[in-house]
Amino acid sequence: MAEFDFGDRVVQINQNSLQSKCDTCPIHNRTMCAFAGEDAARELAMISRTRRISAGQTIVTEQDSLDFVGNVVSGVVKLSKTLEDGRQQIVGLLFPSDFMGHIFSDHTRFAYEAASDVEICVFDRKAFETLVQNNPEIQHELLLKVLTELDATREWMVLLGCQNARERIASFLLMLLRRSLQTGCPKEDLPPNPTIRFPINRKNIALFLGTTIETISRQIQSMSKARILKIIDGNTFEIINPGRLAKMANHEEWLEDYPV
Amino acid sequence: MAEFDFGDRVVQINQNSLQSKCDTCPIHNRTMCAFAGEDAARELAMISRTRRISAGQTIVTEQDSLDFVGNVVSGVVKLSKTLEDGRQQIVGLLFPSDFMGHIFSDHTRFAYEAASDVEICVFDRKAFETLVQNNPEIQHELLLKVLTELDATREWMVLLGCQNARERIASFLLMLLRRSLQTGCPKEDLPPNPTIRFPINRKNIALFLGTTIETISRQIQSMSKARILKIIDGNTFEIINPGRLAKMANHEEWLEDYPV
DNA sequence: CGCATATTTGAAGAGTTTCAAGCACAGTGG
DNA sequence: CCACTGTGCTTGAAACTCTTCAAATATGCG
Repeated sequence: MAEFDFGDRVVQINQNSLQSKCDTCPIHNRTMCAFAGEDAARELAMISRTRRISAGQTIVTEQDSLDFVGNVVSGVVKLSKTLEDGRQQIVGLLFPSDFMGHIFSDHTRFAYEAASDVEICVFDRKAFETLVQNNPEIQHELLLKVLTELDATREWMVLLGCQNARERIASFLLMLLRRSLQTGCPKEDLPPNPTIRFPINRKNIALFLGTTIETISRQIQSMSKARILKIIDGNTFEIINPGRLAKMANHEEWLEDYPV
Repeated sequence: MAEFDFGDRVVQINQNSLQSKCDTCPIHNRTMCAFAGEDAARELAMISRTRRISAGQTIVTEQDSLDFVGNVVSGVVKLSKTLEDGRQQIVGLLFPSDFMGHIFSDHTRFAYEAASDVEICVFDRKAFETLVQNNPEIQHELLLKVLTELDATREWMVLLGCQNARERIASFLLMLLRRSLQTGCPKEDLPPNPTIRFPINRKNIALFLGTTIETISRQIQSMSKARILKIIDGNTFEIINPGRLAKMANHEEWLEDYPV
């Protein structure tokens, strides 16, 4: 019998039903675990373990070697780079089901930090790399995932390169909206006035958007006055007019779901 | 006998020595062609052909389907996105030996355009995808390449997100320096006062750096006054002090080669 | 309740963009 | 050979957005 601490659940299982640990995993059907064949999935379950990190803790620093990879189960992990003089830029936010890690390389050039309380499911990197190289279909899924991420990063680059503060914040709100609806929500189920919660604090939002907490504050207040959103509390917002928000973001990709 | 128009060389070869077309390719040892096994390399040679595009011409527009992939042989290809109101951001510049294309997906979200006169070696996308899926080692190389590109894109994101105009231009100059030395130049061969040429016009540099041609002009003049570089002509610069330039860029990755 | 932390609000300042004009160079035609 | 025109780059001045610094307010927790 083995005991697994899986967040708020402690699961006791015996060796030949190792996969049951993953059956209770809230995101297992949205990660590579779902794409792996039965043998590979079993192997993944075998080498995986859960780690919990509290908000603000560094998981890996820049230049560190990253000896594990994994999936975010809950919370948000930030990927960032800090310049010598202290300026920092977040180059990626990893949400539940996102893959984290720097595979096939001994050092990462970015720091991984818990942007909120976080639960991650980790595998030993070397073991995972071997698994990948022995399973072309997993490698293929990984390639697709990285290609998607590359495109998303480029989209964000457009935001940083030529969009203003208002557009950046509108885009961030829409991104959160998307991610919160993402769990296979059919179009007709879209709530007319969805509610969004910031999963991370202002400072991190600012570092992600390449702006300051003051600018974010002012823009949010201004959107509230313009009746685009309603401030429920400092971190919760009701989007009164998702279509106008999308228009404001000026990014076609995010205009799709809601009419103006 | 078949005749291949390969830029300034026209190569005549017979079917069973198809690879010789690639032997004369100035970049073939820096692309995936070099990593492919003999059979795969022969197949690549078989399905490849050369295209020349003159500066300013669009190769593929956004939302277009991209039915080919390939390598840049000479010149610079720009990858960009344009917002409805005309603002544009370049999200990547592809130099000789860089891979171009949007594999395993029917539509690209970015436009490809020749930023200078360009020569590219293209393969049919579907054929290439089949080749990749049948050759795990090519798929692996491709994965590594995409991972490297993802990191490079994230580095550039730091630039756009939190660095000022001066740092951006210094970084761009250093990037050009790197690329021009990249052909396996050993450290002791570094010229003390290297010369750099802008391969693309000011407008495209501005679109890449998220700034304007005026700002670039002012910064270059100011660097010239500060004796960091010497303006040979509008597009050619002698870097008087590469170390100070690197310091100015404030990006550790680019500080390595030259002492301050 | 009081302290620490996080967010909002205000006013001044810096850096960049914008608009407008000037300059330099290449190609064309008289 | 020289004006003419077009294009691309530089320079100047004004305008604007965002940041910075400072203070006020709100929120959370022992």
